[in-house]
Amino acid sequence: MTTIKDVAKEAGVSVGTVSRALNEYTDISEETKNRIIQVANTMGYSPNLGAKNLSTKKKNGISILFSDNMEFSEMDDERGQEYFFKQLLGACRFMEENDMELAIYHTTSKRQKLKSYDQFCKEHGIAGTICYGLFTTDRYYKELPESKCHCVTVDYDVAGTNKVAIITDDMQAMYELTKKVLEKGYERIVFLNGKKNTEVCKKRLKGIKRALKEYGMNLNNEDVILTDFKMNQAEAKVDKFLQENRLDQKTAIMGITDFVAVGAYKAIMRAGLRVGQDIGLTGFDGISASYFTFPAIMTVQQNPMEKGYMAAKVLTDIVKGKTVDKEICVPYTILERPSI
Amino acid sequence: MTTIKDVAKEAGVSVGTVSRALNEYTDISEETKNRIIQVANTMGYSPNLGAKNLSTKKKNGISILFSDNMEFSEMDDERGQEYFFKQLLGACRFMEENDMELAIYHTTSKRQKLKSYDQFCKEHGIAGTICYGLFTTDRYYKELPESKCHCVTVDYDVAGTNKVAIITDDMQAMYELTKKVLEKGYERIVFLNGKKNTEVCKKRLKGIKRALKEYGMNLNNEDVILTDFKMNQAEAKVDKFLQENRLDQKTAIMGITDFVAVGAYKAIMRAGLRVGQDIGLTGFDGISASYFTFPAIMTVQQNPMEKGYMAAKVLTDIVKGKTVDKEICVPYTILERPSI
DNA sequence: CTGAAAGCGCTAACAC
DNA sequence: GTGTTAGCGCTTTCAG
Repeated sequence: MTTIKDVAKEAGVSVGTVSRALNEYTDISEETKNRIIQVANTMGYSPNLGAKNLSTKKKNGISILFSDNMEFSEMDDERGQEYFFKQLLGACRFMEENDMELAIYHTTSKRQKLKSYDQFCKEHGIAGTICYGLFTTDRYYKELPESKCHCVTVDYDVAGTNKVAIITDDMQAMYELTKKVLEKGYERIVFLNGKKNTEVCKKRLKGIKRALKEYGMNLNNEDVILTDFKMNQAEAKVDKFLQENRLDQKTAIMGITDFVAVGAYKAIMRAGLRVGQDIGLTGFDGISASYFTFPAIMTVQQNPMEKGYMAAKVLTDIVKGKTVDKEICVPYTILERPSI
Repeated sequence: MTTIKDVAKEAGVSVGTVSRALNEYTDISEETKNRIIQVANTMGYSPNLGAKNLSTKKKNGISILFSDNMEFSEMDDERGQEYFFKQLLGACRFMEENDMELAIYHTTSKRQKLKSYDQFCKEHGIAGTICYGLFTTDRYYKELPESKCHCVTVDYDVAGTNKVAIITDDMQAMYELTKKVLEKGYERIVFLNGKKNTEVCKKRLKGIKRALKEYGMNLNNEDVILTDFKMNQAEAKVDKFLQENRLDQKTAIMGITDFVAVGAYKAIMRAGLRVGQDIGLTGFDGISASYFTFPAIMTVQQNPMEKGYMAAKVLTDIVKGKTVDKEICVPYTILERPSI
């Protein structure tokens, strides 16, 4: 309840002076400044952020806006909530290290209908957002390119000025992963794809094909199986695959995501086969699911924590007026594990 | 950028009238009210929350404050980030359904040293928080009982007025789970405990013992194994257990958490045994890890989503001045799965 | 029922 | 260097 007025009275100065002392102004004597800071601290003063924003009219705050329609069951999600949460933590860490505040808000497609992206930002005094989980059909997704409010997205592109995307080089990552698989002598690759025309699927498929080509190999059409990113679909399709195919050649199943790979894991186990011995298996994402199986599944660690960190960093840069690249690739790591 | 003044001008009324029209006042004619709302909508007006707070002096906002020191590696965590995130989503859902805003903030032990809990709430105009992940050594944890700012915690108790805890009846849940295990004819129970003196461990242990007693059985001292809640420790201890023990009796390993159970799963697999056939296995929490193994692990679904939902509901009730129970149990579900 | 005006806590000119 | 004051956008008396 202590206001700037109270501090002023206690310190025997005017409110203006207190404001100057507390906001890194230079036109104030070191002495009074220190004294005021001292007084403010002992009184437990902290500024009312709302009033501050009102007065400055400058929006400084950055925040995370995440969309989630909560209609999904867990396994319908592409990689689960852990991946997202790590991004959150990464962003939090950056803000923490730089002594800034970060507010996180949730939105849904439904709620977006009530209020525009710009309205939302204005209401909350937000200078920029990290957007996560927006659907391409979402109002905010469509408004983003035109908005004056800065925005950094993770894992997908958005057009418009001051809009930056943090991504992984999917093609390259999948290429490297596939090469490591082929080095182990695998003769046949089965790719559990997501959806046919999704951007990320195309890129990862391209990576696989490139690696195979280098080894003078090909990906059979019937060895590209769609799963819609769903664990249970992957499981069912691999069940079927294992019933219909004899593993004459040394075979590896490569999942478009870790979840899909776990689905395959279950099917392989049910068939009484040994992962890593009778058949190889890889995933993509590096979420913990890939570690919970026995043996653990070889995968690409996407580093969502680092993605969140970078997103926060880039966003603060933009807000400060720096120019940054339109697309920023975060490094990945290939986790070599006994499933191959 | 539209302000209340703009709307007033456009509608040909005073700002006061606009304010009344937009805030469910009764002393205003239906007609002008509707007209103003109409104008506000077409102008895309939305109020500046900061100014609103300043003016009313009433704190209405509720928010989630989550602490995480980010020093942990994933597997050191008790149940992973998914559990927490689901709580978040539950709270978001409640707020959404009731058309209220929810801001989420992150804190750390370090950051808490800079600013008291009350200061934080005041700064952000927060009437109440849902606190999650606070360490018992944290400043905020210690300040909570004395604070005037309402607070609901999840999964642990806090003293003080207007402090409510949302919990699971651990004893009862573990009792029921154990009974279901014993019904299947298991003759020996091995309990992978967490830490000796943790409250939750005591409760769950009690539940097991009660069930065993009903069946005229006992828990051998050497069959209570500490894991510190860590998957890798559980794995190592079960490795050792399986080397040293012959499974003459039909044995089930019960984990204090799903993570611990997954550790056991890996050890069992490594030993070449079949989960659910050669040895039984259960977990606790109901996180997806319990579903990723083959076969899936029987467990207690704690319903973190519902916990978050309840937390938000209870908190808004408290803020509105309603009296609520000091402790609220959220129902759990036993997931019967082939690991038993 | 509606308008006018004070004031919430703070910053940023503008004086001195 | 420091005090004074207008004003940020909004709500809420108080008149009328």
